[in-house]
Amino acid sequence: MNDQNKPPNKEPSGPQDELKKTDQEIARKEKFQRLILGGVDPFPHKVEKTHTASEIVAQFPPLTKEELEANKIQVRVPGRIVSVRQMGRATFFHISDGRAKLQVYLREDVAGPKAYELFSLFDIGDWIDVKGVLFKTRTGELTVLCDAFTFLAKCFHPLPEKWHGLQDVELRYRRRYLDLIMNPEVGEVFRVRSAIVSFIRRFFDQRGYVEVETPMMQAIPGGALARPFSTHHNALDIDLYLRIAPELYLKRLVVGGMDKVYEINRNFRNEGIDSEHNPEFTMLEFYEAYCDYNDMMNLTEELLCQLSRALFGKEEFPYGEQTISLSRPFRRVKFMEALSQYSGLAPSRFDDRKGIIEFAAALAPEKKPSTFGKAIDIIFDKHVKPQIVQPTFIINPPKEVSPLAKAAKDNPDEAARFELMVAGMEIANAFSELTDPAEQRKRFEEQAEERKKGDEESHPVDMDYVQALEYGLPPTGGEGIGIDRLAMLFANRKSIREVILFPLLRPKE
RNA sequence: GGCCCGUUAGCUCAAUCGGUAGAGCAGCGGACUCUUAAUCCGCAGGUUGUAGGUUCGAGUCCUACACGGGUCACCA
Repeated sequence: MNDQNKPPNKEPSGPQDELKKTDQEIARKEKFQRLILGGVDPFPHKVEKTHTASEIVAQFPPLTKEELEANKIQVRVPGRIVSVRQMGRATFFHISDGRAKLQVYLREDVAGPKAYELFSLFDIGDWIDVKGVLFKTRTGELTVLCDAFTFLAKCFHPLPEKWHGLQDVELRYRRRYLDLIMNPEVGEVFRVRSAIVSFIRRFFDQRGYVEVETPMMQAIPGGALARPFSTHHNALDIDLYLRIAPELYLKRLVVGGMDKVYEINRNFRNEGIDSEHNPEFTMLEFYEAYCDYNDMMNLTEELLCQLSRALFGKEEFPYGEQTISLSRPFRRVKFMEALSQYSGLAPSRFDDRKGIIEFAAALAPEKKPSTFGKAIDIIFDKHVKPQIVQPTFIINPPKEVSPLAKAAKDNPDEAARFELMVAGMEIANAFSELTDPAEQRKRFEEQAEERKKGDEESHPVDMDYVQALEYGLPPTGGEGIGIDRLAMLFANRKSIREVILFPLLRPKE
């Protein structure tokens, strides 16, 4: 920020909204002012630390009491004060760096009466930089015997209760920083998420894939069937859409000869919000030339199996009440077989298209299924999806709901496509990419017909993409994997909001 | 968007049939130099989400609204 953009000078040193302050907030502000009067720098620039709390907790506990006494290990460690136990002229407190807690022992006769008095101006929640020697208490807890400390930052609000933490889910999402301070397992979830993403990058990088970034703002929002967010570019005076998928751009790159590409980035879909859907979500998409969807299945198994090993050291892990096993090979079952198996409808009944539409209409009358494709989607969602716990490739769904996929080799009505279901969630979706420009154009036109009939989620016509195909897309396998759902799976969370740091909420007040 | 549930002190939760809104933690004052949910004594802290209504009297019953959660619809 340059100086001209700065807001007019306000008092920088305190919480906003003076009127609403509680007695505790007033007390904290007063202590802060007394610290400043005592010559303390209220906003220091830098900490010359020797360790973080996590590093100390990871490194030194194996040393015995005697070894610690002999070695006199000097440390200087910053952290947030998370608990205080004061006993006259001595005080124990814990500091935290967000991951690990470290105990500090402050004695008046060690730190000096002046410093000891100064510490009474610190509150739970304040940041402090502690200097001292490591030792072990009578109960064996590794502790810093503090001889000096520095003020780092004031916490002007009282923290939530130490024993129960912060429970209110709304507050947890709106003030995720409080959630992270109070609930250490939350930080762990996002470390798992980060580990997943970096593992995926390594996995594809090692296989010669190139990570690319394609437009988030698109004139034609293609690559999936969903309603987009729209926006406007002023200088060009054009309407644009936030992308619902990167697919068509990634395949343009394969046309250009980038034969292995992947992208991990945000997609935006203007749809409902629930425990599996956030309007912005993160998608991995990857495309490999000369491959078909069978190769993608093998690659997916390898990725997930290795990912499980990297995270847990094994191929099994808990999800809710279940134990998920990612051992290869995953079950593969044809869409129509899964449909009749789980719905209890005999395979022959699916020859009666009208009858199936009526069956689906009875299952979900609000949806008013008009086509066979929509009808079997309903039956799939109601009967099949919730029952699949262990990883299962649902292969060769009907072609009509797959406008960007090749037809299956042995059946022109089926798509060369699979969806990977785990724990009732759709984790991945892949197909042998449609490479025939004339066929692609025809499929777009069919979708355009659907749109005219009022289907807002039909695929828009993208003639520029057809033109790209006319330059020749080699046989290509492509896949999308929902990163948020993967994170839910591996972090054992039932809501997508638990794996998105700042899920979309309605603004308050 | 429909339906169900929730919203009480900074936080976590109580409050019986509609009858003076309580506790623990956190805070403030005091005691205490190995505590760890420290302990002990005392004190303070509330427009019960918002706006109406019923009633002698509403945290409690009714209506509307706000926000959140669940579920259904839509979707990945």
